[in-house]
Amino acid sequence: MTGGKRIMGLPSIRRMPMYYRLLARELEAGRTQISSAYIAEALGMEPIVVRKDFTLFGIIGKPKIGYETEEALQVIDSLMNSRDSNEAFLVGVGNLGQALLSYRGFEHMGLDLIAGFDVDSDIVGRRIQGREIFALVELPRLAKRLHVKTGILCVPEEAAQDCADAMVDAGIEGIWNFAPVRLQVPDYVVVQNEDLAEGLAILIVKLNQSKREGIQRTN
Amino acid sequence: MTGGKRIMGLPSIRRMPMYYRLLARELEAGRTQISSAYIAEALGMEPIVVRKDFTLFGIIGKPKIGYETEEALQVIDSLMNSRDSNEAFLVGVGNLGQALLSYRGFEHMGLDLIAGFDVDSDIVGRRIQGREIFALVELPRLAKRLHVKTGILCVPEEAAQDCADAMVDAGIEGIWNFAPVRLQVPDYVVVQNEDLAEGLAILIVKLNQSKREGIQRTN
DNA sequence: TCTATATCGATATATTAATATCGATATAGA
DNA sequence: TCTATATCGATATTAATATATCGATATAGA
Ligand SMILES: NC(=O)c1ccc[n+]([C@@H]2O[C@H](COP(=O)([O-])OP(=O)(O)OC[C@H]3O[C@@H](n4cnc5c(N)ncnc54)[C@H](O)[C@@H]3O)[C@@H](O)[C@H]2O)c1
Ligand SMILES: NC(=O)c1ccc[n+]([C@@H]2O[C@H](COP(=O)([O-])OP(=O)(O)OC[C@H]3O[C@@H](n4cnc5c(N)ncnc54)[C@H](O)[C@@H]3O)[C@@H](O)[C@H]2O)c1
Repeated sequence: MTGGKRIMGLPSIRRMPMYYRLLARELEAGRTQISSAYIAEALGMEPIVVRKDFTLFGIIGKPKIGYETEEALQVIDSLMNSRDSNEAFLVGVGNLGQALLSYRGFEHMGLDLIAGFDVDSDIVGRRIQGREIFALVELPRLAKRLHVKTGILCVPEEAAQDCADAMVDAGIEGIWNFAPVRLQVPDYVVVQNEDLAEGLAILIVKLNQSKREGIQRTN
Repeated sequence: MTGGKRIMGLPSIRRMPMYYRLLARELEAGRTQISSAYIAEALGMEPIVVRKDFTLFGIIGKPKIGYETEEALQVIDSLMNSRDSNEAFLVGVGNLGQALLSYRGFEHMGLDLIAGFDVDSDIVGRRIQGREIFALVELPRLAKRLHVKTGILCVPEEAAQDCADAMVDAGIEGIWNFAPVRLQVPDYVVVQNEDLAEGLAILIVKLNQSKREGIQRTN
């Protein structure tokens, strides 16, 4: 029983995409080795945090040298892409849903959006970035046929719980939820709530503080 | 010098929008008093966290009763709306920018989007939800005339730093940045980076873990 | 009026995350 | 070959956050 399970905390996991993008860019630019100090400088953080995270991720470096860029990249990649399939559906192709469907930045983060679903007949049948939009009633059939287990939920608040139920019935086991609603789902389903207003609140409160005191804190 | 400055931690600030929405809904539904236990249940959290946050926010409750819903709502509202003006500009009216411009959910969170800016002549001149899209070159003039000090940045990675520079030159002091780039700005400017991939990474890692172990952790 | 109880809020503790310290080591350069 | 040094990574410390404990109190109901 060697090496008791390293457990990554949520803050470390949150930093993975940032590391990934930097490492990819630096490798592209020909930097084959990279130190924690360099990474920290580029990302506006402390070197010790980088080293601790990398240790947790299982990336090992060499004294005097740093980390192998490609190896580090591959380790992080493998942490995000170790499922059978990254294919996912998006439910609710409105303003936000269209933006997410169009976006290519999640492809290397373990999420490959392959289709959209909606109830609006004006939208159903259209394509966005090559991804077809289906009627919501098609969801169970297609989810089962394509073995899709992950979904993004982008419908209005009122429809969110019903849609989540439909997704779970269709076999979805992971939901990235953009509606400001706490979904009720079975225990085996993982829900990640994305509340954009959280970040906004931080900005606003900091602005209020700096207006009042002429001070900002970092991050 | 009574009451040494209560300092709110970032986690408490992040929870403000969630409290706000619940309180508004419950007040609407006629619930004039509300307990920490009720709030916690509705939001899937612990009552003690609610009480601690509310104490920090300056919301005081009564034993046996709980909190006055309206008073609590007003306190949180005042924390988010205490600036001279909530008016803000959005720079980069592409897929994501259009979604944010269309969205009404930030109006009570201290952000009132009044116009968009872009360099694409196909977009400039159009209106989204009544908000006009101007050419980016108009930004300095309009920001100064309307005393707008807050901006959302939604341009591609490559353009982000240049746009941020332009915003700062125009007098913007708070930037909500959706581009996955660490912006260089003067000390007095507050930047809040929004990296959607962070939440995605958490979902993906949890899915990987639950696939492998049949276990999920909460949140 | 008096008593029982739900709930807050102050204080204490535990957990988690960030930061500091420092020895070990792989390389570069003498 | 040997030495100096940059860097990692293990351990220790500190700070931030979450959770527990429990007395105080305002109300409901006897
Ligand atoms: N737009 C934003 O910037 C933004 C920001 C933060 C949060 N959100 C949240 O994201 C969600 C979507 O926002 P939006 O602005 O894209 O709304 P929207 O109204 O533009 O789009 C919603 C889409 O969902 C579809 N829909 C409605 N009921 C459905 C159902 N039962 N099944 C399938 N599809 C259904 C509609 O046809 C529409 O296409 C909302 O919950 C909103 O609160 C949006
Ligand atoms: N779309 C998403 O779902 C999503 C998700 C996460 C992050 N992001 C980030 O948000 C940003 C915008 O993404 P998008 O999908 O909306 O891109 P997009 O290409 O659809 O839109 C970008 C817009 O910015 C405009 N623009 C380009 N250069 C400009 C400049 N110098 N000044 C003003 N406007 C300029 C373009 O004309 C375009 O309208 C990107 O940095 C992206 O990484 C997007």
